[in-house]
Amino acid sequence: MPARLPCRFFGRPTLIVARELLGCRLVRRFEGRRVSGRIVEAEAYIGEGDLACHGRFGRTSRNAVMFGKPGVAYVYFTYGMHWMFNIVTEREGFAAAVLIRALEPVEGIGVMQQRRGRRALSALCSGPAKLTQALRIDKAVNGVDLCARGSSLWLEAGEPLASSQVGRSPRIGVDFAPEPWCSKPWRFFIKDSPFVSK
DNA sequence: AGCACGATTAACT
DNA sequence: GTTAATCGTGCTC
Repeated sequence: MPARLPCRFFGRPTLIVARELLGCRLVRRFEGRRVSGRIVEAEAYIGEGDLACHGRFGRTSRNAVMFGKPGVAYVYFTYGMHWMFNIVTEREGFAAAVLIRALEPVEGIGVMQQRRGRRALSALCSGPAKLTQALRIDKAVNGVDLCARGSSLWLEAGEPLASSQVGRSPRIGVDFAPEPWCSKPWRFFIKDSPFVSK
């Protein structure tokens, strides 16, 4: 079984971490099963100066995890019904994280189909709220150390991707932020993957 | 205590 | 293309 990505992987510049997470495997264990997918889309949110980042108004009880240790899950609730999964990056005290936006389903596809109420593989994890539903990620996961032995959620290294396979674009859903923050090309995705968000 | 809003999705026309 | 769903959080009173 591949090793978990260690804390030092996440304690680096967020753009590097977001780029290198492409191709890695996000693994969830529940009810004794492995449910996992390959990361095909991720976005960087970088510090209190990034006016699209939840850290932009300083520390609150909601975003406190983002200011903490790298390699910890930051999970928040939005639109009255959706959970979003992020991984904290950089150093303690600096509010930064990578939002995981889409996965290519790999293991536990039956479980994902059941949880999503959808059959098509491309409908299971092709969006940030879809993948949390498929992997049963919610409030209970907020603050969990993804690098710790025994946690029920973690990351494993994948095949390295050539830079020609990696696309970049502005982040999705941050039109509320002023320039230049709404236009920063801080979204990374695998080109030609049918599993990126729509 | 009340209120506006959101790093979205699915189901519409 | 549009819109309803739905509620925790952070802010104001």
